[in-house]
Amino acid sequence: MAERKAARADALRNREAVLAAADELFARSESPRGVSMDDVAAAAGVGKGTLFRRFGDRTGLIGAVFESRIEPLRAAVEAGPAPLGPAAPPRERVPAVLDALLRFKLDNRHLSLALEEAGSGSPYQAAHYAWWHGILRDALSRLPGRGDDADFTAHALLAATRADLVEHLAGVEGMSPRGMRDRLAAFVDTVLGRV
Amino acid sequence: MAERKAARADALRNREAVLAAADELFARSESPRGVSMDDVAAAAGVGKGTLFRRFGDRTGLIGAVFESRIEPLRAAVEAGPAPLGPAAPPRERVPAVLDALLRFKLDNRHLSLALEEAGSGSPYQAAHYAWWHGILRDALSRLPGRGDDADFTAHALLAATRADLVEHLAGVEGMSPRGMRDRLAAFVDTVLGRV
DNA sequence: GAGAATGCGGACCGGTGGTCCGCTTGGCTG
DNA sequence: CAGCCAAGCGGACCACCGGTCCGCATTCTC
Repeated sequence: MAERKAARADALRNREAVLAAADELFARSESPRGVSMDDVAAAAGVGKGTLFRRFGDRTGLIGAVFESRIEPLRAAVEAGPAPLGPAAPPRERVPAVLDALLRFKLDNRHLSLALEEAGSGSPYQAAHYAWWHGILRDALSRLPGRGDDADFTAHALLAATRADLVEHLAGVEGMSPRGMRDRLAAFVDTVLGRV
Repeated sequence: MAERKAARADALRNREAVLAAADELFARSESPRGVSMDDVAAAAGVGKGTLFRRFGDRTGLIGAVFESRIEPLRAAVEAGPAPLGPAAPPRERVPAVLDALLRFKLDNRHLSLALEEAGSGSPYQAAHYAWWHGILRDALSRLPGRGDDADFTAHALLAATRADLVEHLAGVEGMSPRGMRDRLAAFVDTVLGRV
């Protein structure tokens, strides 16, 4: 859609300042809950009203920050080359997509955590989730012999990459990123059937 | 451990009243977040101070309610007969335990949801989780050819039964309890290797 | 029945997400 | 450059939450 009006310059500046400040605050903080909207507003040098008018509510802000981070990966999956893109054969694409998603969550642990507990506390309400699930479901349904289960299998595979699980494995259990990626890959192989 | 003193009669009565009130409030409410500690205190006909002295904090209260509900299942898994109990062969016990756990969450959707988002928002901090994970890990490690992956596999299987996923499938996707149990069983079979 | 200890309850507190409205600022117009 | 108007701003303000605290009522003991 075309924009209705030319946006004011300061509005744009503020938007960027808020995104940058929120990104950094979430990255630094131990828990997403330790970052309040007041904190973000203060760090961005902006009033609270501005923040809420721009992003609606806390969930909207987190969603916007997350979106700005994950956009490249999303584009690669949506229209990039194999193995992530749509041209890749499903048996290769599914593990590739899951590994890429896990890598992203490892690189953006706190932000991913924040996103998944935003919005009534359920990741399943984020538009984001439905998109990834759709990608996986479609790929899985193209695999031989698993028509009906594609939907649930996609959910189950995504559940194995949830941000709080990643956080738990990396934190409490001290698992390395490499180790986690290997475990996930092995698990996915088991589910898809080793070849 | 033996109790240090005889508990006062009114204290016991209040404890029961609070557990019953909380159980009902969580069951009724749409989201666990809609139930405040004031609500519970009011519904139980008890002061807020009582509530916090008894249970420490919100997480403690939810944990106590949950524990009182799940205790029978826990006992069955810990010391009951096959297929849930420890005597069952792992290949049968793992699916049986997961199905029982899923059934419990289906029967106690809101309470399970409340528990899993209590305590910093991560289910992995609940003592409860570590226990189930231990059961599954041990059973899996007794299966041939999957030594190292037992830990991660246990996490991944449990992730497929998470309360918010159950809630999403039952609510938004309109999946029936029977359907969900069948899907989970099929998924578990795939992971363990069909026989 | 008296005394001590145990438990009770609700006023109170700091902090949160979210709203509101008087004022500032930026951009168009002549 | 001056003037105008609306888009945008900011922070005081609000309702509510989890959690604390302490004067007071209840229960148990002898």
